[in-house]
Amino acid sequence: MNNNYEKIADLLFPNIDKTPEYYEKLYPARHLQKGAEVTRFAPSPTGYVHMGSLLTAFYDYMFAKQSVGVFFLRIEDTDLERTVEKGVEGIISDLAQYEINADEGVDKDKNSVGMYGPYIQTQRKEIYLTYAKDLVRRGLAYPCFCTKEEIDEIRHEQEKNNECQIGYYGKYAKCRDLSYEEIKKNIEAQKPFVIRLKSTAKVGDRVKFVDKVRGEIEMSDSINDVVILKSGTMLPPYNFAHAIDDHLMHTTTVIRSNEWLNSVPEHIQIFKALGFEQPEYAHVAFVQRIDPETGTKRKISKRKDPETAISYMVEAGYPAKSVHEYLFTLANTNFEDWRIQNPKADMMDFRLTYDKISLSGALFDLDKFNDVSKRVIANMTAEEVYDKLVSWASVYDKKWAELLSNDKDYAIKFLSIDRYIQNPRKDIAKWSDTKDLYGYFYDELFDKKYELDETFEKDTLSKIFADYINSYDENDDKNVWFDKIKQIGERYGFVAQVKEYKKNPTAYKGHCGHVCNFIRVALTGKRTSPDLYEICKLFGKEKMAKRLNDFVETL
RNA sequence: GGCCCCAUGGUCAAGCGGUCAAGACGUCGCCCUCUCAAGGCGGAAUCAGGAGUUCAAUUCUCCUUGGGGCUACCA
Repeated sequence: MNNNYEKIADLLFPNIDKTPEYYEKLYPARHLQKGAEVTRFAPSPTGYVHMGSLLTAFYDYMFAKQSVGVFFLRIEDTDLERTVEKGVEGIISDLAQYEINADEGVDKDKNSVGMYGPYIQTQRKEIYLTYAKDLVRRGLAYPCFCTKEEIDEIRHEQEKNNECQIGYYGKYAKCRDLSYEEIKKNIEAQKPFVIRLKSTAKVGDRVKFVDKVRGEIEMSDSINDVVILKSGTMLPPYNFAHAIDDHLMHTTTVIRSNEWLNSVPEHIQIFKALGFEQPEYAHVAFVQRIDPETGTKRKISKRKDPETAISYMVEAGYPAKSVHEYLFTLANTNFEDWRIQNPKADMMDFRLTYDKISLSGALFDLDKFNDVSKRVIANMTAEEVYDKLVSWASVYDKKWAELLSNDKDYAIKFLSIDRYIQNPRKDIAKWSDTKDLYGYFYDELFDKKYELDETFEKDTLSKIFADYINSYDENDDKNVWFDKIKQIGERYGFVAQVKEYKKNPTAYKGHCGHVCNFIRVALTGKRTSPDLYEICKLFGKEKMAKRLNDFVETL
């Protein structure tokens, strides 16, 4: 019998001459301090990275960083059909944008970096085959020649018979005990085959395991003889690759989304058959969103939700810091409280823990994300804003980048308005907002589309503006400047005190606020703006006069 | 169908047997104010339902319901 397994193994894998021992030696244990976690982000290059996968990557990164462990990136590309062009590049650049940098893995030229590589699964084929051969040799796995149609038939029959489990097992597992001769005949006939692992479980068996975020979980064991090598490519599906790779790469903690929870029993069996120690699992809830069609919550999907793509956020210009800050709020339920206690602290000082990971999936909340981002940007220095804005614009809005770069001092000046005060202005959520918000500082972008209202009268305005320009002195401090405006206003029926006006609105044409707004609209085109005094100062008398005139002309 | 996970306001959530059920985002009102933003103050808004256990359930157990996921030679 034993001898037969040996022969089957050689028949199936004639070219595999290495043994598991070889690889065990090649990838020795890591030397890390006690408690250090080895984590990995293991995406398949099947599309863009979205908020949900970014959160998982963020967990991996943070837990490794905070325990002084290792975080590596592995590309799971064993499904050739779903692999997309530039998939790997996309993943790497998205991660890099948000500064989730792996210690080992794949660099932007798709080279493996690190001692435990290669980190691209299709390049690890020989390793998988070696272990699969060993499993066959030990009688724990076997070739299955059933066709897709036969498998479908089995399922139909099981459904018809109301079997409690669907799958390849028991009397349905026709290829489980094929003799050497039968196998040989099939191989010679060049029948395609898969390799299946013999399940050790019987119907009704239960398994228990501990999940780092969910605690103890019990469920029925997997009785299915799972495929560990696919036909044709002889590449492993996720389950087998996961076991081999995470063992050889010495992963301590597998952090992955909740949809994997059901396959843990299957994974445990694979690890056991291979004689591997089980890593710890942490199954996190996926980020959800409202399906625009059905109005219900569901898992974010690569296919359906392009707007949650990381590349989309990069394009919109959300800074890495904002994304991190928001990711923290999703990652640990106590982060927001911590942030309120420590408003200025570096977010990396927050200690992420498994027990504060929410069990239920959060909805991606754009309102909240924008608020978080506005706060993050409001707390940056003008120089920081300038640098990040320009580097964003130089990719996504070249014209804007050029204007900003032409006169850095000028840009820094207007970005400083309302910034270095007790409660800095919170108006920018993403870099793509800035052109609308601050474009009027440039004649090139000032389109003279004014937000008017019924109080604008040409005669009065031209007088007010003339007086304003005549009396304007750039050396005036804010109080003097404002007093002058009040005086001018009073000359034309605008009371200096807003309260006075509110008490008796019909007695006046308006109040000093209206006068300010005339100037504001003329200068910026907008009814809302940052501190007008600062804007005036920055523009200077000449530029103001020009804009004021231009505006009067349009009335 | 089977199995699994989840369940407090619109959203994120604190709570871990006795609370007037925190807080944040959003929303509404007021104050401040040259506009807006910010800030301050305040309001509306939540324990899915039903059985137990208990002197006492948001909290523990069970059932129902709802949402989500898995049930592939996808990951």
